[in-house]
Amino acid sequence: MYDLKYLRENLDHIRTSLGRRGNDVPWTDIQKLSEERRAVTTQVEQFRYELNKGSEEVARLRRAKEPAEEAMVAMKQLGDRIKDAEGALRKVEEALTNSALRIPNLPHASVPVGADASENVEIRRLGTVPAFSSPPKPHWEVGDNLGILDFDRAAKIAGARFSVMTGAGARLERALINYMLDQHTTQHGYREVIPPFMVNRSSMTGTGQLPKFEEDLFRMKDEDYFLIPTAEVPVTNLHREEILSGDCLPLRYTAYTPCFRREAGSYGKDTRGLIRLHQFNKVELVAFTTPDRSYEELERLTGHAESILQRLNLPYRVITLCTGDMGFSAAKTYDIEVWLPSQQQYREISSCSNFESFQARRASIKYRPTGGKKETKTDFVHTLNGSGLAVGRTLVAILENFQQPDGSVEIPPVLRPYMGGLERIENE
RNA sequence: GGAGGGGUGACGGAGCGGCCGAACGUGCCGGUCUUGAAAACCGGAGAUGGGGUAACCCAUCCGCGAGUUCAAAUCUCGCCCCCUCCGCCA
Repeated sequence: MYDLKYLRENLDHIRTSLGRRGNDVPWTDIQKLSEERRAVTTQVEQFRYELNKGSEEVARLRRAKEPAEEAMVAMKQLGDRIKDAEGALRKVEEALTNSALRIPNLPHASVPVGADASENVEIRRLGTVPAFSSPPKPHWEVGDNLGILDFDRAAKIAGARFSVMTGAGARLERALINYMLDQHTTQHGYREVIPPFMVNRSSMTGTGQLPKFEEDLFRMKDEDYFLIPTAEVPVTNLHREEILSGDCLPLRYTAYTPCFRREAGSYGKDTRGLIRLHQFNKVELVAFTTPDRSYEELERLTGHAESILQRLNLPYRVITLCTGDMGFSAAKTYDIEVWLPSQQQYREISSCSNFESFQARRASIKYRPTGGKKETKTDFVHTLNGSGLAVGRTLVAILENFQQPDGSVEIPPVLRPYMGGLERIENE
């Protein structure tokens, strides 16, 4: 979200730049409320000024043992007017903030303009798509045949869009988590975090899930807690309402967490298998940088996510999301898509975004530049994050790409140390 | 869950209802001194919002929110968080 002042002064510019992205923003209300806020603020401050002066006068009179009743009565009346004006100001600010929080981020100039996913732009394609002599099976069949995935029992104990992994399947999931975390912490310079898997309303607002997307979240019944839809939320909010020292930037964190999503609008999509679940595991990468280095950081971070796929020998491509397909909070997003042989298409396995100062403004995450003498003024950091990677979907890609004619699945060499040396998963 | 204690600036820690954005110490920045550094001494420094081309002016901020009062860091109430003890518990 924008500073209310910046918003007032640049409303037309913001509106024009957002184009279609700003369609459901109540622009007229915002304009009216912005002006109103300024007027009422000035009024309140004028009153307070008079009150302060009057109170000082009362103090002076009393010290001088002079009668102060008249001044006190006048100040009493002024106090009532202030109360009214402040009440009006609070209402205006509340309404304005609520609307302003629903304005999406401005896309970066390098983002291709487009209406929907069909206008995303592929920028590179790596790895070799495997050839199969007979049609490759979908991962749920591969997993079922091996006895490592059990969707029937998942449905029994929880419901649709849940999974149960057992035996070598569970171990493979765990191996992936550990492998990813180890890579990011020892090779890419991230600090590992285990955050809460539930967060409060302020955190959800800080990263942009609220107020607009409450229906996508699982919420506790008796407490105002939400299950995290991604580790981005707790990890970015680590530094909410903080002023970071410029020389500690960039800060890079990685976190494994389960993720919980309602998937409210996706009935009928990806109903089988592990692709779209209410609960899935993900290893996340989060970075805080200075504004001048955030796009450099986006490339870096995307590269870190890609490196996992490269080491697993999984074929993938990277696309730039066009303006119409980007999320609410992002300024620029790269999606990494892995090849799924059973679907004969690339599917998202990671989404890496630069949010610029969008989240930092909402969550008030600033830094104080260091180096120059006078550069003590604070500025908002830029925040970034990306999946590194979605664990369940990585497991899907392994089951599908490395399935063998005999029904077994070959384990990528880098994971074998994490699997007790196991080279392939066979029916037990 | 029960009983008690506490939340003040980067940190530690004061603060009779008025002259308190807040003593003092540490840390930080600049300067003097020094070949350099340390020490010592001098000086400076917060955030948010409103106005102004600017210098600058104004308002707000002592966990959060209400209230009492001409006036609240200071009094009252509610909430949140932290600590100690008891209970329960992985």
